[in-house]
Amino acid sequence: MYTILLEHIRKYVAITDDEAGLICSKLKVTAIKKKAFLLIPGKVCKANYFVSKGLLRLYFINKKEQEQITQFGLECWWITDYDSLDTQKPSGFYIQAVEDAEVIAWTQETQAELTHAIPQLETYFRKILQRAYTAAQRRIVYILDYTDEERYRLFSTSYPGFLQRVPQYMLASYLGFTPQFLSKIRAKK
Amino acid sequence: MYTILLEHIRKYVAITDDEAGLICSKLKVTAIKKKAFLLIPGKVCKANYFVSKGLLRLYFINKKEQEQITQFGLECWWITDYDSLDTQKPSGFYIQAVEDAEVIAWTQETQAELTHAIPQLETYFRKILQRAYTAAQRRIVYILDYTDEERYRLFSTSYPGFLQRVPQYMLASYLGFTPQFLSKIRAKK
DNA sequence: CTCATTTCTTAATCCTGATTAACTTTTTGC
DNA sequence: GCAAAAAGTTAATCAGGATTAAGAAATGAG
Repeated sequence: MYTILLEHIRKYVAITDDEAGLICSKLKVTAIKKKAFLLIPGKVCKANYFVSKGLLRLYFINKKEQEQITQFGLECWWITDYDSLDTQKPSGFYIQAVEDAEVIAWTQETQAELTHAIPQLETYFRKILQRAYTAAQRRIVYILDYTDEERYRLFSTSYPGFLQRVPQYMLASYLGFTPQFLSKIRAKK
Repeated sequence: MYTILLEHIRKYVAITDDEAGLICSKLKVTAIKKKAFLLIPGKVCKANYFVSKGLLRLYFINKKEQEQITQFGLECWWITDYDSLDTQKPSGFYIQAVEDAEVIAWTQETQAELTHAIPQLETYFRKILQRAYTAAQRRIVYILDYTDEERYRLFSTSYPGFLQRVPQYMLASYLGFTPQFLSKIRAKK
């Protein structure tokens, strides 16, 4: 089902039904099973992935040999390693399904073909990126201004439903601390 | 002098000399003195600023009542509070000149007028934002994977020239620790 | 040139969250 | 349904940086 992507695009730019048809004709939906990978280190990232169903995570192995999650990809989020996608160099990241999921792969060829035919898509991606960049900046602000405990409490009140969908150790990793510490602050109250 | 902006645009997209002329006709260069502000909290951010000369900083006052720098803006970087610019809500940030500087203000009206006439500008900004987003992601990776001391050493070997241009307390703020700690690790070797 | 302000340094103490390790509970695969 | 693996808990010890406070050095304005 591409409807979810088309609806998302139409939240940002106006496209005709013909244009929508063209977009669909160039895309395919890929199902990925829980724990399957879309990208592993050493490989070049081949697409920007629109999550139409389920939940993915982007992570790398840090200096302490532990998984460090940098991003989750929920429904209607784009997830990719832009650095690898742009430079065509091998990635250092994993992209993995946390739940059974479906993604729409948007390759560089898709980008070239479709933005040529539908210039508004360039605007769509500019707006999406501006939103993503703003979110990344806000995340940096939170990291700099709040303690780990404060960030956990903020996160869990802001996204209570999300807590049910990920193991605690993944949330701890995303927030930048250890599962033990998360247990400790959960026990406190 | 707009040449520096035109050159920057031409690194990403092709524009004709006529288009370049149109761009220049809509813009003006603003000089700002060291310590002067382009934005203060409570005001709506009015433009995206291209730094054509000098050095700016983006910062906010954190919960401990201290200046927290989130970004520096060197020559050829764009600097703004995208959140405020996009939503037209009051900003929580300061944008201030660290050295005497010159900026080219790119307002929402400029954006509307010029991207209508020159669609490649949409591509230019998409690419700029993709680069900025990638840099923000990389910064998050560094924060999560390195200690404060490691990040200082990495930064000072990566950008030795930049160290001469900012007071140490500003670098400490940007890197997320105290000036005292910076003194301490500098003394170590 | 001089005084005032800004920036930088040093050191003692304190706090947040990491590490280690053992154990419990839950989930998964066959 | 059961064994094995994965996920979560608890507690003791440890480390990286913050805080506080005082003084030294550099910069700037008149």
